[in-house]
Formats: sequence, structure tokens, C-alpha cells
Amino acid sequence: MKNRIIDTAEKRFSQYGFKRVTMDDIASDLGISKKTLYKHFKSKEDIAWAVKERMHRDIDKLLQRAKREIPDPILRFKKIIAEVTSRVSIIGSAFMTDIKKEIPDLWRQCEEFREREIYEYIGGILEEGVKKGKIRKDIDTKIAVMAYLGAIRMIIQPEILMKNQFSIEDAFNNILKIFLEGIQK
Amino acid sequence: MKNRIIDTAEKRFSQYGFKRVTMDDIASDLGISKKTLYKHFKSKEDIAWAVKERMHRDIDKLLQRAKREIPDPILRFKKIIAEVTSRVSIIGSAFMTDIKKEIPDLWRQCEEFREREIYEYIGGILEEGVKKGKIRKDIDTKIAVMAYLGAIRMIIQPEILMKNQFSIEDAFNNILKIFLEGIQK
DNA sequence: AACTAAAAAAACTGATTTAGTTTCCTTAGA
DNA sequence: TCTAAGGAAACTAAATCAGTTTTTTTAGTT
Repeated sequence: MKNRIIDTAEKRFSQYGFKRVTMDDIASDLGISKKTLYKHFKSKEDIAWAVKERMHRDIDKLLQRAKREIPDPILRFKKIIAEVTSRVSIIGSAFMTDIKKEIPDLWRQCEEFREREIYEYIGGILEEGVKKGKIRKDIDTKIAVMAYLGAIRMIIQPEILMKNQFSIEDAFNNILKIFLEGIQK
Repeated sequence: MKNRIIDTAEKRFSQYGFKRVTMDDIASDLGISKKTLYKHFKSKEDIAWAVKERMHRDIDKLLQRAKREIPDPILRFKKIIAEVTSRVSIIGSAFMTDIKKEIPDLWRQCEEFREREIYEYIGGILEEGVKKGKIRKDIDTKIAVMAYLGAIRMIIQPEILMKNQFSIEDAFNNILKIFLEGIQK
């Protein structure tokens, strides 16, 4: 149940931010009562922390495994991007601007994680690719990574997905295609 | 003064959404009092409408002019993208999810505008490019446009710009480069 | 220096929102 | 029939904030 609560909160927080999601929203999404919700988490802030912790743990695991198992930077990028991007919808979302004011400690940890695990790690892959001559020299890898994440973020909005005929897989594939063509030498 | 108020509101609304920006915020951003603010606009909702109207008017003008003056689709895309993207920060932002609930009429008009003026217009350019053999057939133009706007949106966040060493021009150029390489045949 | 008008600063109001709690009711299993 | 878990809904206390009113400051004018 704890995990189902975190699932729901993660989705809601990504789309609407921290403040605009109420405990009633989360409870009614799950079809449970607030009473039960408060049995599992002692406060709304607690849920936010749990969301952050699970997400960061998952992403960490993924990145470590990819590092071990996939030597080619382009292939590694492809693999990570496909799996990580569906989990980073919170990056640069209303959630971040909310918790900056609401739960500064949590905000700081999220920022550090983004900096270290996302930009540095993925940026590192791209730079490795540049060195190996597989990626163009004339692009800034940090900008590239952010641009890519921004593109994905725009697409995976429920709002956007709903009113368009394409599937999320189509969207991912298209963006990856454009992006890889754009950065490869 | 009215225009300065709209400037400020546009920026704030794009970053934080409609609800989380208070009239006090806007006033203090401008160094004026709420009294003066209410002299120019009778309500917060009024300001939101004014923001929408000016933005849509500006974008409309730009698109019409580009249509008349630039026949080549890739060049036209380049030109529009450069000028329009700094003004569409509201698309897909917290502002949209806010006003969907808060001012449904305004939301509907924004959605229609986005659909018609942004996706159809820019999507149209890309399809023209496909027909003329300048753009790859195997990408979905609608996804491409959204991906591009998402990339720009991510980059132009004040938060992000501030903590990185690159300028907004650098970012625009990099993204455009990646994107054009990615879509061109 | 005295007067005036505009607007800044700040206090106020009334309505709304919402986290967290409590109470009461339903259901299902023992 | 008893019990306990949890749903539904009411409640509380605090916070927020749009919009208004009052007071103070400022700057220009006579």
C-alpha cells in the first residue's frame, strides 16, 4: 500500500506540483480514506520525501548497472534515456518550485541529485562519446542533456498524451531519433 | 505601466503558475503598491487575460509575417523558432493546469491557440519540408514540434539559466543545431 | 513653508483552502 | 453477535490571499 501511495503521489506531484495536490486528492485517487493515508504516512511532507527517496534510489541503481554493463556510450545513452526519462518528470516541474519554498531541505537534495546523477552522469556519457569521436564536438553536452529531458517532459504530460493520437513509445522513439541524429558525428 | 505589469505577470505566471503568484508578488516585483495595480486592472483574472491576449497577438503577427516573407520551410522554421520560443514559455507550464480549473474560458482559448497557431502552423512548415524533400519522412512532425518546445522550455527556466554558465543564445543555438540535424534529410 | 495629489506602505476583511483529526457508519471475518 | 479495519464525512485550526481601506511618504506647485 505504501508503494501505491508513492506511485500516486509521484504522478500527481509531477503534474501539479506539491502544493496544489491535496491529501484528499491522493486518497481519492487511490479510493482510500484519509484515515488510511495517515496510517501509512504521518504527513504530506513525509510522502514527498518518500517519493524523492524511491525515485533517486531507482535511478541510482539503473545508472550503476548501465555503467557496468554497457561500454559503448551511444548505446548506454539510449538505454538509460529510455528507462530514466519516464522517472524524471519531476525535474524542472512545478514540484521543484513548490518544494524550494515549502521544504527547502528536500529541494536541496533533489537539486544535488539532479546535478550529480543526471547531468554529470549523462553529460559524462556524451563527453565520452565526443572523445571517442562518435559525437559532434560543437555541441554543449549539458545543454543537450537538458534539452532532451525537456523534450521528454513536454511529451509525457498526460494532458498532451491524451489529446494526441500517438503513443508514448512513438514519442520516445521519435525524440530519440531526432536527438541521436542531431548529436552523432 | 500596463505593459510593464503584463511583462511581470507573464514571467511570473510562466514560472509559478496562476494560483501561486499573488497580487502582492506582482506589485512588489514592479516596486509599486497593490493600489496602483488595481488602478490598471480590476482583478487578477483580468491580468491573466491581458497576458494571453498580448502574447497571442504578438505570435500571430510574427507567424503571418514569416509566412509572407520566408518561402523556404527550413529557414522559416529557424526564424520563427528563434523568435517565438521565448514567448511560449506558458505552453505546457503550471499556468495552463492552473487556469484549466481557475478560468476555464481562458484555458480553452489558450488550448485552441496552441493547437491552431503553434502546432498546426509549425507542423505545417515541417510537412512542407518533408514534401520538398528537405526533412526526413520517418519522424512525426507534431511530436517534433512539441519536443522542440519542451527543450526550449526546460532551458529558459530562470532557475536553470542562473546556475549554468551558458547564455540563453548558446542554449538556443545548440538546441536548434541538434534539432535541425535531427530532422533534416 | 504650506498645499495638493499621487502613490507607497501597511493594516484589514472576508472568504476559501486544506492538513490533520475525530466521529460515525459499513462490511466482512471469527 | 462481536470485533476490527477502514470508508465517508464532518470538523478544527491555521494559513492564504484577493480586494479594500487607512495612513504615511514623496514630489511637485504655489
